Amino acid sequence: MEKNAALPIFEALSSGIRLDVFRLLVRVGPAGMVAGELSAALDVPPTNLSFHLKTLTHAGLVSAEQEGRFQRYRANMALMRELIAYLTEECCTGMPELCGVDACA
Amino acid sequence: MEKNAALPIFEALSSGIRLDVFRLLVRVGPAGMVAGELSAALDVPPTNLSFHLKTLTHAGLVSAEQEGRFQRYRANMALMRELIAYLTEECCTGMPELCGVDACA
DNA sequence: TCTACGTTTCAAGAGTTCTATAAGTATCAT
DNA sequence: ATGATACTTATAGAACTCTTGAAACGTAGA
Repeated sequence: MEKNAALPIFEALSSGIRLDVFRLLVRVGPAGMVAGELSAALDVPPTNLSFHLKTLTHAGLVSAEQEGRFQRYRANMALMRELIAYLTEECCTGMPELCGVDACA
Repeated sequence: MEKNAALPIFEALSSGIRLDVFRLLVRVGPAGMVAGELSAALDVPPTNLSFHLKTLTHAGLVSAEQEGRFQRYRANMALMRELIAYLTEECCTGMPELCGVDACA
């Protein structure tokens, strides 16, 4: 991953609402959630949530799929994987043991 | 790591300058760099850099040590490790294999 | 003590992001 | 078609972040 790709991801995760959205979407897994469900679950007005979902989608952290008149959102695990790899490689000088990463333990 | 701890870290990394500072500090390792060196290396005015260093320090990503009239900054690897663990646990539902983390490969 | 140096703090301005209300688009049921 | 539902976009104001220049602070050396 390039710095130019990592930056918008950090920007996207640097809001409490967006971090909540993403964590929730990760937790529900591949089923994802529809915008209205997210709005109710997190108690964020739909119009505001839409704004933040756009940021998350733009960063690629979340994908949107139309489902009738609903809009289903899902967390993008692949990108999260890439981000973790970026932090491990780029930010740990390519030496995972330097950061004590024990993701495989 | 708690969400309340992760959020300021994402905020801190969501600026190009701060991400550059952090990556550079990681690269130079335990030696760290003094403010003036960082300013010259990244071509950021001292006063602006100081502003960003404060954000990074506040988030805990960087530590500052006085050295005569210099201020030496170092990357906080331990926190980066915690962040990676947070992303792996919290954001990958505690199932690293779900994210395909291969930091140990 | 005086001056120079490295860095931070302060204050002001421009630019961005956030939130809310209102209006718009698309889908479904009748 | 009509009306209701689900969601997004537009717009505007408040709040925040960023950048800069000037001033202040602390340390070091003459």
